[in-house]
Amino acid sequence: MSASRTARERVRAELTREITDIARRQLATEGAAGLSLRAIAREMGMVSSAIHRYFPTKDALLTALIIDGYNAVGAAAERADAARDRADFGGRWLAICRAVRDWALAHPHEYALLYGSPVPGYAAPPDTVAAAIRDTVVLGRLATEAHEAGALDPPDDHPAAEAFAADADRLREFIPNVPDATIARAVTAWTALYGWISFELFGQFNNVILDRGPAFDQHVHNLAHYQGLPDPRPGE
Amino acid sequence: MSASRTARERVRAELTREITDIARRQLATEGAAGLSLRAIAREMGMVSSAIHRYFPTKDALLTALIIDGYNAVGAAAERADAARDRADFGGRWLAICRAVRDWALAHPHEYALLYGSPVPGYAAPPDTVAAAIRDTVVLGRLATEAHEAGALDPPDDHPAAEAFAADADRLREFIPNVPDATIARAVTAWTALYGWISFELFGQFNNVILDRGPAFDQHVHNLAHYQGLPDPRPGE
DNA sequence: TGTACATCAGTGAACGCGCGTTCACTGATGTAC
DNA sequence: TGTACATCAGTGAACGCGCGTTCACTGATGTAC
Repeated sequence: MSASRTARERVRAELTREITDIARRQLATEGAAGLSLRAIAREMGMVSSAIHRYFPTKDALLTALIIDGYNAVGAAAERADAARDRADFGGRWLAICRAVRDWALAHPHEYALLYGSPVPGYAAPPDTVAAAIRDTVVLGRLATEAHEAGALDPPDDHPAAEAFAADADRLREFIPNVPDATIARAVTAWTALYGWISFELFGQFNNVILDRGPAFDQHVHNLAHYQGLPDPRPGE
Repeated sequence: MSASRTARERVRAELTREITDIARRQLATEGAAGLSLRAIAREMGMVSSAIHRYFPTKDALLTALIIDGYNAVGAAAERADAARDRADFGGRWLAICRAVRDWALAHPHEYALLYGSPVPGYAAPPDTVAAAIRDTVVLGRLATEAHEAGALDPPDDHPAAEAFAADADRLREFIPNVPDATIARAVTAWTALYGWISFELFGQFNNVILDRGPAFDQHVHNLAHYQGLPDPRPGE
């Protein structure tokens, strides 16, 4: 019967979820290298080999965590973007950046898993890609919409180098309908956003930048101005 | 006798060096988590406990590697800077950025050790700090000198937020004699530089940005324009 | 509605591995007189 | 220059730990007729 069938499946889904939850908690205290299937089994009151019924291998569990993580940042970025007026391009940029940073601060080890040093010996399978680009898609769409609305007015209108044209074409998948220079600026802002967050989380700001929230806002405003985004509407 | 005394000491220094060399090579293949004192001893033909005569603990070895790493990037940045005409501020910026990236590409796992996810359970002792800031000092000095020479002409002259003032004061240790807005721009460029390199090394550019050298130059030029640095002199 | 069979979850033991660190020791190298 | 002593490097055995994965198994849950 399909009702009872889903009963078993529901338990399975629940336990699978419990495993990833515990794994995430382990990640938070031990880091990716300290992730241990045996420890998870122990915490669940299971024998260690039972985990393999749910994740055939440790890498499979890692992959699930990575996909979940990318989806979580992506969803946070999407929500932040959606909460702003479509035409408030500066406000959307600010909101997205803050959402990504807030998520990272709340889940530092998951962030490290996604954007930090690769886990040695682990190769991300191709099915992580769709999740991995969600946040980037949000940023790209913002740039395109701002450009199409004529709201992008960069103070520096240097054209992009010809050598960048091929990559610009590839990037146009995410940022359609804009000139190369706009793409170049977006990439610079994109790497700068994550560069900041990584520095903040990985300890490079220790004893140097202490008032992190305001400093981050300053950084994000800098990047907004650089891209030619308008100031956020009042009520930000 | 001091001559024979140095004989023993010379051997000791040599073996210490050999240990860190092997450790660096291990780092390159296994990553920081795979660093193993026993494996190092094995490769040296020593019994595993002998390593502890040179590094009392694994963390001590890690610390040595980290300090060496920071010094290596720092020295590369210093050399690149020194090779340019003092007044060629744009050229110096480009050269420093390229030197840091080149070093990172040549030593990806060491870069990850310095700028990637922190090694879980390891806390960097304070004696790493002096080495850690060498590259930053080079960048800060460039900004100050460019400003003092009147060569900084940023297209966007938005002032920095007041909330950034306290951190700007702290940062003035590295970038003296410049207004807050210049410091803010320098910090944005600084994080953007390393953000790019981390993205490139940690796999975020896979299938997206392929022609990395030109794209990086574009990024660095963007950041130069943003900061108001002049174009590099011909013969770059 | 009841029975025969198939699927699946979890067990427990085992394999084979590697790790950092301690400790008492031997023997060589360096030092002081 | 030679001897007595102190320092130091390296040995080998051991402690105690944790890990991922395989495998034959039991017993419960679900399915088909």
